[in-house]
Amino acid sequence: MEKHEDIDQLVEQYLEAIKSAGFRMTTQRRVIIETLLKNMGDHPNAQELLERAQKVDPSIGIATVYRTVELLNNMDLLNLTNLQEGFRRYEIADENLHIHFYCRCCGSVSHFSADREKEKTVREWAREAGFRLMPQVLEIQGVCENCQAELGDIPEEEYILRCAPGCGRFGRRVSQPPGRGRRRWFRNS
Amino acid sequence: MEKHEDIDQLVEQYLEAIKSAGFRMTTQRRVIIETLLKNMGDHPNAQELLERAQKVDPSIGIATVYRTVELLNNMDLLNLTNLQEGFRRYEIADENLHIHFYCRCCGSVSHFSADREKEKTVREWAREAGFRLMPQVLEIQGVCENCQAELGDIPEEEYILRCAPGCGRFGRRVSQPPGRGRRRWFRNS
DNA sequence: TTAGTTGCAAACTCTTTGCACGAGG
DNA sequence: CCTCGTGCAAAGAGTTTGCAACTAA
Repeated sequence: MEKHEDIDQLVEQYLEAIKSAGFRMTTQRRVIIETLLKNMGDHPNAQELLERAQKVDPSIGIATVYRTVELLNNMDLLNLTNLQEGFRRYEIADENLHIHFYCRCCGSVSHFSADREKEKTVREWAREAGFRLMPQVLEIQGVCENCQAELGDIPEEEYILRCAPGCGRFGRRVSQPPGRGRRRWFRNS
Repeated sequence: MEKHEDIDQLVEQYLEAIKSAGFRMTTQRRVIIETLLKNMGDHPNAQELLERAQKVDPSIGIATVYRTVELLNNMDLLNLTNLQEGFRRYEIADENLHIHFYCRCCGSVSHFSADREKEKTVREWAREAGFRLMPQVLEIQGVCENCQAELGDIPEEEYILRCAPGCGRFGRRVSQPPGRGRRRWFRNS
């Protein structure tokens, strides 16, 4: 989280970009951008963004959040994230490439900006395919250190793949693993 | 696309996995898995999966498609893809890591299985963060060769970022770029 | 026999949109 | 002023779920 003056200044920069693209600088856009900047790293979704923005300006509606988020995305000033939760998360795009590690067990997201080397590598892969990279977030899924420790020494072929609560809604409701005692999904060997 | 005998054999393997996990081998699951296997590379969504499966067994309902897809995902036999289209696409997981290149301009997806080297690289990144990778699809977004050619020589700072039709529904409906003649979004410099 | 599965339709959740009003330039 | 932008409420789209009937084991 940055200092307030810095954020205020950044907000104005984003608004300036919006203005110079021919759009209007409105109070709502200012508040939403400010909220986005103050919550970098939190990856809020539309609902959270709304609630936080409403603390500054209670009149803001959800439609405006979606419209602002879309505007920013169109101008490529925003990264969208999708963790298969059934909704999107948003983050101001401040660099060209982000890499997130998403734990399928506990749902935690550790994210750090891609260092030059990683970015270069991915760019090279893209080039091989004739692609030109756009600023974005790369989601890499796995099991985090904590969860690995908690799971203990399990053979690769039976590594636990079940999404535990916290991963979002997908993967937790249909068939439960059969049998009374079992509580986890295992990979077939 | 593989030969029929091979697919039939694969279907049985998947069903066997399901059975050995304690679930039942049903006609519907057989048909859906077969459809998934026959459409590898197409990344069908739930609706498309339903339509194609219904050609074999018209009684199949959309709920069963979703439930089967969730079962397979829970067993980590399926990769989910999210291209910000408003729905998910599915693909049988046959390898540990896939890398897709998604063109933000035309919406095309070129995907090739990660070769050993790429997989190793990503795994190393994960290891640095204490992560253990799970089978998955990595979506890398950019602009494909064709679209780049079409766009011509545009400076990096003004590179076109607008999602053209075909990218899905996000990013195409709210504010249009202002002014009568302009049809594209440009990045602020 | 019996617990897991299915199809249907209703319910849900997130996102988008039509419209009349309001506000930036 | 004249558009563009906003809030509201309704509409849409994809996904999930309750339930009675069905079926694999």
